[in-house]
Amino acid sequence: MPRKRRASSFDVARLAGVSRTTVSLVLNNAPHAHISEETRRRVWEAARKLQYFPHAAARSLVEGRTRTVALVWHRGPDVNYRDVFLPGLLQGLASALHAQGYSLLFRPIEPQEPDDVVLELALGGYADGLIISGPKAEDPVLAELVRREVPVVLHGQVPGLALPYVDVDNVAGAKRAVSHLLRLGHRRIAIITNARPEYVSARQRLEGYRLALREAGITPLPQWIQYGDFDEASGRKAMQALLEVQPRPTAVFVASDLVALGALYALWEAGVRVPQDMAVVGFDDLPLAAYTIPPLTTVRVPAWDLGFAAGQLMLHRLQGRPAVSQRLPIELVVRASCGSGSNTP
Amino acid sequence: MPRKRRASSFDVARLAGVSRTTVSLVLNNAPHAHISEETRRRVWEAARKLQYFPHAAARSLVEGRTRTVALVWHRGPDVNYRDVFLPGLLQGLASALHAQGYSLLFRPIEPQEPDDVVLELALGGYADGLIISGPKAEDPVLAELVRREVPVVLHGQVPGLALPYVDVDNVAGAKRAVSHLLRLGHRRIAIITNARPEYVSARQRLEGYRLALREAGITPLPQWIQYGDFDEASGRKAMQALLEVQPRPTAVFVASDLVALGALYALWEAGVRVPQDMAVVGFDDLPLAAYTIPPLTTVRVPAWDLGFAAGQLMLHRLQGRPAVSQRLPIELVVRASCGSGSNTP
DNA sequence: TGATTTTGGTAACAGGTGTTACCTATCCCG
DNA sequence: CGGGATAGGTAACACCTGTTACCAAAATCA
Repeated sequence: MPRKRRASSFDVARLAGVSRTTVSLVLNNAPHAHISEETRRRVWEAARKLQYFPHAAARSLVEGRTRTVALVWHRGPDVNYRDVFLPGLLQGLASALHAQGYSLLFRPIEPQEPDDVVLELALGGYADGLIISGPKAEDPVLAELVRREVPVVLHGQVPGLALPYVDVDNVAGAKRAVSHLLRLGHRRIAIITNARPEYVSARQRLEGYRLALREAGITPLPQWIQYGDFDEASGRKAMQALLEVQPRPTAVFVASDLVALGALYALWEAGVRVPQDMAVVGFDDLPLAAYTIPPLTTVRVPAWDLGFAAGQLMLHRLQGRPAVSQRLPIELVVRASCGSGSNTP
Repeated sequence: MPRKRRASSFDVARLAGVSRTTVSLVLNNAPHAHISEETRRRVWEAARKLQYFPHAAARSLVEGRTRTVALVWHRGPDVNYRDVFLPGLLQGLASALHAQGYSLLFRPIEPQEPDDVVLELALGGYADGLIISGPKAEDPVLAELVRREVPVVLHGQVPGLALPYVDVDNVAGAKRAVSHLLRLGHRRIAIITNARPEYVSARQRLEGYRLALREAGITPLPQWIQYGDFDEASGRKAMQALLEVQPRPTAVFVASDLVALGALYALWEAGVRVPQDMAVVGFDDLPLAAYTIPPLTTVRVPAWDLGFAAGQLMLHRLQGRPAVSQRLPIELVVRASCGSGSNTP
């Protein structure tokens, strides 16, 4: 006959023949408790037999914390783009949290949802801290969270906000990609950004592009700079525009793999060979990048590591240790689309 | 000066000049409570002013439920494959849950983690119910969960288990894809499965393939049947094998878009034109399918809808309503790789 | 021996909420 | 005017845990 009710610490105490206090002391390894080995053994045995797990709500009520961290996932115009990173980010985050016994609450926020819902996560005792992905500078909720001293870690930077964040080093990544093209001998190098210039990451990647060219003594023509908008369609359109530029650039740095996919498609449509007639480098290293035609040279964004770093940052913050923002290093993955590197995945 | 402590219902009561009980009755819209309009107004006003949210732990302690559902995400050999669906699934699930005031806990399980961790989610009061993705038939945890009467909904079927599940109609989807190729005049149609035959979904999609051919009076040659293994590399290899078959098939149904990506790559390497020399149809409709070269005709798997359905199933189960398994319908998305349909995304 | 420490353990409280049983006016109706 | 119903509201309990303060007995020390 199945036991339907869960076991409480009282049940464990009774089975072990001790008080409930003793059960708690033993199971939590209380440091200053004097309990005989024999008693400890009996308590553990009873807990195991009853499959006892402390009730999360009761524990969090008495401890004043939930041992839970929420990932606040803003849905915006860049939905499909950011969704690609969600699995890696989530699992890295969960990995960091679980290592310390914390749980992970996932909270997507639709654009029309009221501000309260984010506040409720913290003030309603659903989570001890909030990891906020896709934050916006003008968001009044962020200010309110700061005012209420809610522990917050941002995924993605917000200029002018003193909140700790994790992000990839966009400038260095873009510079690395463009430097690679320069080293291969290209001089007319265009860029298609990942997003419109309102976005911090787009500006940073553009800056990396400029930096690399400046070091090589090259001043980019205005027509070389095209703006993507997260998706493949925007990349296709931007590339079509670039193909009209005279003299035609010999290489393009596309600051997003999804946008690059559209760009590759436009080149295929136009019968322009990659990399012979046009070299292409992407950004993100999505799994699909290894199997585009031709395989895409790209800058790796370590989604899992970002999640893990965000989790660690939050744990530090919750434990009163110093929490310093992290800008993770990048790495160039060389494949065939740039003209160096192997032609097979 | 920032208020650091959160407001409790007691604070609201004091500000509104009523008792704590009245606050609770008003805020929860208790059906049989006689409270004057004026008092209600004062309570709501006070709650708003104090930004009061009921403490989740206290509430769940007294109500005996958490209003939380956990998604148990098993990491297995098909990691990359299933990860692609995670964002859609999660957001559909969250959408269904939030509509009823439920929260979503995300719990990835690494292969080496002990069985307890899943049990703890339910018995430790972390969640009222478990949505289990990537379940295995022989998993002893599933049996234990059933024994303890823990509400469970499976994402993906497990033969021989009487648990409610949500899944896509694999047989019908595969049949639809192959029928489309038949209608275009193909007779020598091969298949590359999404996974090895141990996997239920692989067997079901293969069955759909056979069904469609049988209806057309065609008996597939054994060499037409190749097994993929979730990733692009397996698709490339399988396609290379198919290219050796004489007479060469004129069309392939690849039961996974990722595997199809590898297959397209192999065709490109071999200089075989798609769709002129070989028609290709995929399965999943990943976002990238619209931008492969050429764009991939494929069977759409509605990840968001699956998540939403799983959420609703769970809510029904938790509310004592009948919870019946769902096999969601599929839809063929016609693009260029099959030879009918437009050549542009 | 008497005083002090150590060992092994427990009683009792706090934490915030939902709900039940109960209470007191006021109103309605015969 | 009496009695019952109703409106408006409250005191008190239960939910389960971690922790503090405390106690009794045994061991140690002066």
